Amino acid sequence: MKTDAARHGGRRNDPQSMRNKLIDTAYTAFVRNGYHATSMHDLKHEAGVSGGALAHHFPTKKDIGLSVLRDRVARTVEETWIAPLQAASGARHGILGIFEEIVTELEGRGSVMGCPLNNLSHDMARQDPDFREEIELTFQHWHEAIANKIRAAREPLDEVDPDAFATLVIAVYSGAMAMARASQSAAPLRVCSDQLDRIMRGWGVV
Amino acid sequence: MKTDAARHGGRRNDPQSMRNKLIDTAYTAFVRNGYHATSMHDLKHEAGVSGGALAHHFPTKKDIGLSVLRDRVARTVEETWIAPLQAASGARHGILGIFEEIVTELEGRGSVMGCPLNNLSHDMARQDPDFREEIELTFQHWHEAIANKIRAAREPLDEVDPDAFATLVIAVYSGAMAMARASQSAAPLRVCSDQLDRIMRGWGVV
DNA sequence: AGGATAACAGGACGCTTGTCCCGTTTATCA
DNA sequence: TGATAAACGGGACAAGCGTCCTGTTATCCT
Repeated sequence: MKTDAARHGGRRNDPQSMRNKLIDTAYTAFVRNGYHATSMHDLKHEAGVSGGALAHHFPTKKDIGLSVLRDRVARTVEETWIAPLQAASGARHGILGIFEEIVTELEGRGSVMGCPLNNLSHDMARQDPDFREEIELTFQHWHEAIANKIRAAREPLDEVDPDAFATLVIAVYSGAMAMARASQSAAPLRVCSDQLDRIMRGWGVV
Repeated sequence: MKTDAARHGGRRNDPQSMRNKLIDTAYTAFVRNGYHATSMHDLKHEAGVSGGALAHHFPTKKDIGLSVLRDRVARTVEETWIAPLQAASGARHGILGIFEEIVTELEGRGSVMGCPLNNLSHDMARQDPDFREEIELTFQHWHEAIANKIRAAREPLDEVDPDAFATLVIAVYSGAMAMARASQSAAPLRVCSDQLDRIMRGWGVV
C-alpha cells in the first residue's frame, strides 16, 4: 500500500476529486457567466486540468451540465431552502430567516449573481429537454418542502392553500432575485421579504 | 419619381424596413433561444438578408442587442403592462387583467417562452454593463407604472407602500413566468394571479 | 445629368468552439 | 508479477463564430 503522495513527482490518479474539482469549477462558472458563455477551454484552464482528463470524465458539455444540475444545484437548494425550512419553528420564521440569510450573504460580497437554479434554468432549460426535466424536478422538491411546512402547522390554516402558497413564495423569491441581479442591489430581496412577512401575518401563518 | 417596385427585378433600397426586419427577427430569436445561442448567421438566414446588409445596419452583435432592448423589449413592457394598467379602472383589476391576458395568450400557443425582459436580462445583463443599464431602466419604468397606479387610487391606502408593492408585483410576475417556463405550463401564472388577488383584496386594493 | 454617398451582395478572414484521438502513466486483479 | 483497464497529458481537428473587406447598385443632392 504505497499511497504516499510525496514519494516522487509523478502524477497520482484521483478520479473522484478530479471529477469534483471539475464540477465545482463548472458550477461557479455556469452560475456566474452562464452555461453558453462558458467554454470547455475556460473550464480546463480555471480548473487546471488537461483536455484528456476533462474528456474522460465528461465526454460532452451536456454531460457536465447535467452533473452540475444534479450534484450541485439540487444540493444548493436543499442546503439553503429545504433543510433550514424543516429546522425552523414555523413556516413564516423559516422563510423570513432564509431571505435574511441570503440578503446578508449578498451584501457580504459586492455583486449579486442571483439564484443558481433560476440562472441555470434560463440558458439551459431551453437548450435541452433533459436539462429542463432536471430543473423542473428541483423546482418540485423546493415546492413540496414549502407546502409541507405549511401543512405541518400546529393548527390548520384554512385561509391558505399550501400548494398555491408554495408557488407564490418561490415566485416572489425568484423574481426578487432577478431584480436584484438587474439592479445589482439586495434591495428588492429585502422589500419582498417585508411584503411576504405582511402577507403571512395577515393569513395567520406562524 | 419611379418608386415602382415591379418595374424590374433589381433590388430596392429600403433601409428602414430592412432594419426593422432585422430587429424583429433578432428579438424573436433572442427571446426564444437566447442571446448567446443565436448567431449572426442565424439572423441573416432567418431574416433573409445578406451579411453586408446586416453589417451595415449593425456592425457588431452588441449593436443589435442594444437595439432589441431599446426598440422592442421596452415597447413590449409598455404595451403589455404600462398602457393596460393606466387604462384600467383600478390597480387590482388592471393587474389581474394583465395576468389573465398573458395566461390566455400562453395557452393559445403550445409552449411558454417566458417574459421577454427577464429572458434577455439573464444572458445579456451579465455580459455587458450597457445591456444591464438598459434592462434596469426598463424595470424602473415598469415599477413606476405600478406604483403610480396605486398612488392614483381614489382613497389612499395607508396599508400598502406603493413602491414596495410594485416591487412585489414585478417579482411575483417574473418568478411565476420563470416557473411557467421550467414546467412548460401556465399553471404557476394562474396560481400566482389568484394569490395576488387575495393579497390585494386583503389590503383593500381596488 | 452626374458625382457623392448610403444601401446592399457575397464571401474571406482569423479565432474560438466542442469533440476526439493517440500516447503515457497509474491502479486493479488474477 | 504481469496483464488489463482506467486515468490522465497534450494537442489536432472540422465546424461555427463574429467581424471585416471589396465590389455593385440604388438614392440623394446640386
